[in-house]
Amino acid sequence: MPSARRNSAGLPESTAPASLPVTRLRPAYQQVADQLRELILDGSLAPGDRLPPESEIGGNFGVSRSTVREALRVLASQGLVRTSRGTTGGTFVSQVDPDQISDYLEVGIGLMSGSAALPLSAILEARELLEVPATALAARRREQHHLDALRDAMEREKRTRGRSMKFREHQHFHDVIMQATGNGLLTMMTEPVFHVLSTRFLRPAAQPEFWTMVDEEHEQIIELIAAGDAEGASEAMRRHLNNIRGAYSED
Amino acid sequence: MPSARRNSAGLPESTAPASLPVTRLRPAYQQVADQLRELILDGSLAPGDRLPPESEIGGNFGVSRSTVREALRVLASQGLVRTSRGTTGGTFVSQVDPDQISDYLEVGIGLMSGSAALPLSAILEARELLEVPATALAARRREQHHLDALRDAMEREKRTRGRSMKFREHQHFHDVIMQATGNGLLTMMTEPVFHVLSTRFLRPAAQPEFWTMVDEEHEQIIELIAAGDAEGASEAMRRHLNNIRGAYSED
DNA sequence: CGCGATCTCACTGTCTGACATTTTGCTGAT
DNA sequence: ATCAGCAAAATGTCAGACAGTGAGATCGCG
Repeated sequence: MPSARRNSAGLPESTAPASLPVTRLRPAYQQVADQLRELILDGSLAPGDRLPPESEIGGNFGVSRSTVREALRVLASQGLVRTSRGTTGGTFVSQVDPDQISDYLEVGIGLMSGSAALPLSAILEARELLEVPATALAARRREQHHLDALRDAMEREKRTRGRSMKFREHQHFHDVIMQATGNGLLTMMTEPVFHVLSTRFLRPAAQPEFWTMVDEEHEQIIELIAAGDAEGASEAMRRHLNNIRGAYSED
Repeated sequence: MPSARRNSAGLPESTAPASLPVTRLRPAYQQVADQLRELILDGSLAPGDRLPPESEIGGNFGVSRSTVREALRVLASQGLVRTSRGTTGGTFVSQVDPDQISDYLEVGIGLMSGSAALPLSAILEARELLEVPATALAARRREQHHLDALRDAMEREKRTRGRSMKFREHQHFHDVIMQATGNGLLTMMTEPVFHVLSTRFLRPAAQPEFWTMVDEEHEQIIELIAAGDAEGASEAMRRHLNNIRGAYSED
């Protein structure tokens, strides 16, 4: 018996009441990942901490290095650890990266979008619900560099008029407003929503005058934010979102 | 010929202008994961599709099975594929699971919470911003089973009065309201926010009369939702959130 | 003595080949 | 016909090897 493996560890075989998931045992790499994740979540391992070498982790858990590596890939792709090579390298507990969470959300929303579980209307609704009050916050809290960034975005937006890259600038405009709220959580959740909208649902064949209108409304919103007019800015944003609603379609 | 590996493929060594990320090359498992993800995201692989066996994938990319497996772990932990064993087993493209995205968000928010990047105030702000208008939606769209679930949650909430499990019921109450909005995206984003609030920031030593007040406000909100009074319900929710603000603290 | 070139070492990254385990479908005996 | 048991195909796991990287230690030359 190549004994003392995960099987024998902590499994009251005779008294086990057979848990619901019929799969008797989760794969070893899952269990290792779970335990390491637990250590990170409860603070036993703090960001920046270095984990033991893969071979040593394997020794501790009684599994091979390949298994440990698969577990580490799981944690790494969840943004919990990061690995590097060289003498000073190894596996380190990493700080959570808001952008990574945003990206993950964007992929998830993108894949669900269009299906019955997440129709376009729900996405548009969520966007308005988030972005209108966020604009009010932005008007109250914007710093000078946000205004600069907004006006800069505006400039580039006008220059790319009619070009197909337009949606990039449009996206950037809305991103900066979210950042101006100073609330990282709002930014993290909202950005993916309209990234999905503009990359998957934006109808390309809009008439030129449509984008002219968009530009004008954007300028108006910027001025209201610059003036610190929270009510006016959020109302203008509400109107703007209503006006461009028709530019998005399921196909 | 174990040659013709990723190194020789597509790397104009002499003319290479050294791309910005100083790391010359991403690890092979990353590249494999990226390419497979691309196939899933652009629809070449639809949910339910079965990928070739690991060894075959390895053959296609010119990497070993271990490398493929590490790539698959990455994709699996992002919810893009799922594997099963046995002769009918294999790797399958899976549908995105909103709950999985919620869990991921919760972990991420939980880890960032408290730090300067995400102070408690930002979380409370985001919560109010989301939940107040969501309550209005819930009042307009709630189905009978939502009302049943709310009243049921209410019952259990009263029964657990004073017990430490209280926060579970409290959580459930807010979850059901989100579900009653009928907007899966809102639910997906909002639930993690107050799960983090109640598991990490809820001050345990609140006086009994505090929870009595909470119960009364919950009942009031339920009745307004049942009556379809969107304005009243969202206003009541706003007051409620303001009242319980003090129950959350950084420590 | 100063300082760049090189060596060393401790890691992660990758490959190979083997065996274990889990399902399912098939086959053959009753 | 029914059911036990075997074969097959896939993932899960292991062990050992070697390649590649990066930073500090060491050496060599001016």
